Amino acid sequence: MVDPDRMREIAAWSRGLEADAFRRACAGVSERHYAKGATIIEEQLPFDAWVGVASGLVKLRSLSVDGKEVTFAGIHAGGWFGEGSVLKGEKRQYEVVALRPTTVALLDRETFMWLFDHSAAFSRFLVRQLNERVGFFIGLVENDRMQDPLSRVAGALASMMNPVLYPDVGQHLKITQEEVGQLAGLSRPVANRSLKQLEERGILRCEYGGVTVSDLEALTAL
DNA sequence: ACATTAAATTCGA
DNA sequence: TCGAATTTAATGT
Repeated sequence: MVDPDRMREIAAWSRGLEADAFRRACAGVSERHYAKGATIIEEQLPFDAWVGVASGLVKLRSLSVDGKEVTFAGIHAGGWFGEGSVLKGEKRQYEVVALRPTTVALLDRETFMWLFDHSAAFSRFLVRQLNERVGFFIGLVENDRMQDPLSRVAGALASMMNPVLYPDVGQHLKITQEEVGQLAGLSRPVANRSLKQLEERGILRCEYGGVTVSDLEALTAL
């Protein structure tokens, strides 16, 4: 249970809900806090909730075919994920780890399904998000072939700037170069070099504790 | 790995 | 509560 103002703050999708649906959504959400490095969800465990990042940053990682751990997504404040597992009622195919102190919001499966069945606004939002997800995974497969750090960094940043997945996202992203490295699977020095290259191309600006992206199109294209 | 700089925190008034 | 001093965090090389 979370109060309405807090709900609107942490879940952009709740703002357009019908009054009754919004009330139920608030009742079905709870928040939890995790320390840096904590595992929020273990792989293969059934975890019956849709997860939103209220503040902080998490990474999703799974085991690739050859047994290596691969981070395939970073989710920051405003992002909601795991709808696939909830819809299908299946086990998590990935592990979720906090990269910094993080507060997550959990929408229980029962409420999720009720909203899906009874709220047109919620369903529309979900379809939109799932469709965006498809695009994301297609991009992943293509990008994963490319091993160059520049593409990896660009991909990690672009996915976090996606305006559909992050309705409230602006041009600025609060993320350290260390965290960029962790998301892109690179050492911090390499992440630093890649970020500077992107800055030289005029795609973004590096700042203390974050980046400001001025050309999201170009970033996505990489 | 190290030097530099920015930010957050502490502390004395 | 203000600002200087100190400590911690992030960056650049």
